[in-house]
Amino acid sequence: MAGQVQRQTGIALWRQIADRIRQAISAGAYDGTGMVPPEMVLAQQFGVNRHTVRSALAALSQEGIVRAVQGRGTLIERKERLNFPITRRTRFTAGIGEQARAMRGLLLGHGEEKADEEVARWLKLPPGAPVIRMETVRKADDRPVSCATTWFPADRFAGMPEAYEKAESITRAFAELGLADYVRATTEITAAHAEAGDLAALELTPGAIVLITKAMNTDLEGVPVQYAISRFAADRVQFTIEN
Amino acid sequence: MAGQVQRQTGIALWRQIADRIRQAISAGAYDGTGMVPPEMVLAQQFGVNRHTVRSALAALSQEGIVRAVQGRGTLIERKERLNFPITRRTRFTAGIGEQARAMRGLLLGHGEEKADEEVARWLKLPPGAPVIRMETVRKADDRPVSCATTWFPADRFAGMPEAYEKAESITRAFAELGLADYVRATTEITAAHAEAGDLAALELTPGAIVLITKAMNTDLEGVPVQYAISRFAADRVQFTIEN
DNA sequence: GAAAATTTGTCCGTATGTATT
DNA sequence: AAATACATACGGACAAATTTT
Repeated sequence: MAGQVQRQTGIALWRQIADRIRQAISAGAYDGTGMVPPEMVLAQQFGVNRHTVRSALAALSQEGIVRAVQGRGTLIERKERLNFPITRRTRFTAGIGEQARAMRGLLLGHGEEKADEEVARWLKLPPGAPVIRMETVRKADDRPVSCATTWFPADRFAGMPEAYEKAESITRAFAELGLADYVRATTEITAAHAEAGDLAALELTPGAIVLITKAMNTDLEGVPVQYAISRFAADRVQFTIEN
Repeated sequence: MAGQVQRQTGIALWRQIADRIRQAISAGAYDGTGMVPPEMVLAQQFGVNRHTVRSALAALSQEGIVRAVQGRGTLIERKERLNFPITRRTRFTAGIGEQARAMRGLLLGHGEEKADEEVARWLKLPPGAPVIRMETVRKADDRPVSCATTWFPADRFAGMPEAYEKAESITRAFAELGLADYVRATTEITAAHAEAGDLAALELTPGAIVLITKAMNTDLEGVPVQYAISRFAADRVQFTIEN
């Protein structure tokens, strides 16, 4: 883990160091011992005072990534990433397979509204057309993985929020509303820092990264049935695209 | 642009605001006027003092993204975010089309080495097989977009570094070495904070996010010809997957 | 063209956070 | 634990340039 930290960039040194250690952990840099190097060693590596390293480790401890034990050192509590294949048949629940036991989708809120320019464009509706909006969070074994804002054409899927709340899955909710199958048409992927609302929903700490997907699903005739903006906790997932 | 900024996270408010405005610009939020809202309006939106907004705009001005004119407002100079379609025929240089004038790939370094476990698995070679490694940075109109570490089977593409240095493109370098066509087989996408080396190569500041792709290309017979780990400056790009 | 309103630029001072010693 | 230095953030006031009335 070479390279010094930089000062006066708007990012506190303790945060830069926390980010670097978090990354090193997920890259498996300390797999040999299962521990982070001693604070004095880290301080020397990064060229900072030991107090600053302690601030960084305190933040990581708060996130549950490490656990400091007096007299022994700072132990790593490791977690694996879930893999999400993005294909024509992308499903949230399936595809996870043996990576987690239980996948659940929870409805945080919903409402009917008029499609703004962006939603209308993706759903191929006239601007102002009625749409159902849902706010959801999805969990793997009770660990939050992503939260999403998703829209459906209101005339076709009026009962969506109730169906989703019962089924805890878009696929099963669609089935209940008479749509037996659907396909992923387009996915856009970006990344950014998580906003306040998502931090809470995903149980993240400030500064955490989210992978953002904008995705559109259609029925088998190619008619858009869903547009969703999903935010995935970046350190818990990866996407794969098979061509 | 909803969502307040967060205090005492180790990330300065001006930095959070700069990131949000940069993102809003690249999303086309201010396309109507070609200008950022007045400082006082932004200050109210984010719930901070005008001086803090000014710090954020000063950073964006430094990056060349906006230009402030006394009495008029803050003009948008450059919209970032290039779109990279990820398809079976993913190319870095092409696909960009009219988004930038000149796409160049620069060779930072190279060498021959033995494939480690990961590289061998992706290239479907026996571990320890000789491979060519190249470190590259790719620029759109002289602005760095991504940097990559990429491996090729050494027996088949011994002249790769020299060919790439001359052609400034993987596609053209392959062509020169007798491989007329190739296809993208698999892409993995994650996100993380940029590491020190990449910060420098991509002209980013600490705390910046990179989208990381691990990609494997094959020839038309399905034989792996390249494995690459690329880091894209997250606020300059987005990926799209069309199914 | 003149006056008013808007918007960015600069200065002062104070309080708090960050990092070192 | 305490003292020091610097960065960050706020609040107010006014100047300078531009646009609107």
